[in-house]
Amino acid sequence: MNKRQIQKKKTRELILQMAKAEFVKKGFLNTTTSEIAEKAGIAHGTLFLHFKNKDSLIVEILDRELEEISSIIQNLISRAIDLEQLLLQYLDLLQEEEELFVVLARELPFYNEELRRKILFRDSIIRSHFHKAIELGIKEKRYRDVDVTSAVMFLFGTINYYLSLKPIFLKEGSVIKKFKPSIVKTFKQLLISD
Amino acid sequence: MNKRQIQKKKTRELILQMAKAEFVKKGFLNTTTSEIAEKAGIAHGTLFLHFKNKDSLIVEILDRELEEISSIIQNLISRAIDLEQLLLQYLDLLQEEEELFVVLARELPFYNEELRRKILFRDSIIRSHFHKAIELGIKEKRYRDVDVTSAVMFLFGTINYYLSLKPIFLKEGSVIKKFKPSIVKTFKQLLISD
DNA sequence: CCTCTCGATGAGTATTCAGTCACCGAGTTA
DNA sequence: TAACTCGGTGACTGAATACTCATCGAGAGG
Repeated sequence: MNKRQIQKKKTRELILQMAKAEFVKKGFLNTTTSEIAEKAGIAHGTLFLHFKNKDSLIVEILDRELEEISSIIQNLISRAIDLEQLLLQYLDLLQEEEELFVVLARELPFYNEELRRKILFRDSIIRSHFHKAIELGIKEKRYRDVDVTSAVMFLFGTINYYLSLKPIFLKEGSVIKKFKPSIVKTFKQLLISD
Repeated sequence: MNKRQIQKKKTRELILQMAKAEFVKKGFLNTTTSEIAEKAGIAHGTLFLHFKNKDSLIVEILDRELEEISSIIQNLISRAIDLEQLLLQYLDLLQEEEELFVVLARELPFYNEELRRKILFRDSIIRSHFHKAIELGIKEKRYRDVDVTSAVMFLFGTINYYLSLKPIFLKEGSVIKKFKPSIVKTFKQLLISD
């Protein structure tokens, strides 16, 4: 790679980096391309040399993030840990990238078809792992005979709710951290007889 | 009231009516003041003679709707029905005005402070009734010893999730109607030992 | 060293909207 | 019926914001 190519790649990475920072802070919908350019220290027009439009920039950022998160989840799964451990570690993961997930929880319904499908596809994979883990538990009589799909929806719906309304639940800090124990406890109560 | 006053009131009501129809169909954020004016068959500027700005129009519409819904809920509560009946009737209510609740579930995080507080205040009253009903059940040993706040969050979070992502769950019809049985069943399972 | 390439620039364009205001004319008042 | 009131009009303004393009100049290539 010659000087030009190096600089080009550098600029592109800088845009991605600054864009992610802004998106996480203010949401995708409320971040302007001018702001991103400003933060990256480049001209507004330059951004469009690297990305066809704002949407494709968002798609690329989310693709990277989701890919990374998915692989971490895959990792958790493959270690065949039990449901409680899986849930705890999943919540840890959400907590680490909480700002991003807050934005996703809020804005998902407003994204275009392509983006929504991508996000929900990753989501459905994660859900399916929980689904299987619960099914197994029922089969082995460790869990009560619940409606598995419905139970999974309760879990993901609740998490989504906490994320999307985060500012109501606390001024600062992590909602996931705060409610992790009660989420886990209540979900276990749904699955396990006392 | 003379002719002028009657006409004025008529226009105002027409705006409110058309605005609500558009808001319910396309959401508050995606409805323009021009569209509302057009649907109401008035000039764009006329809208601003009746409402200071778009926000105050939204606030008035939602105030009316929420007031009505609250009074219906109060009515349900006062009849001292059991939790299952309360939940079923609450879901019926959501189902009747489902389009509105879908919009609220999606857009709530984006409303201004005033509007969000109003909506969440009404919401918290409803939640508190469920809260009390569950507490009573626990005290009377009819229900398991669950974390009441957490249980209520599971319920409302799940409902909110179904509403906000409605198009994913079905092409047409009512999400609430479709998932009512599984929501009720799973929530009962959380509360009642088998 | 000369020419060409191409990444970067930023002023400019197009569009979308909320909100304004000078003016109009039907209805009210005296 | 003349003067006045006031609800309604719609072209206009201003702000926000995604995206374009003529131009520049550092670096590549011969």
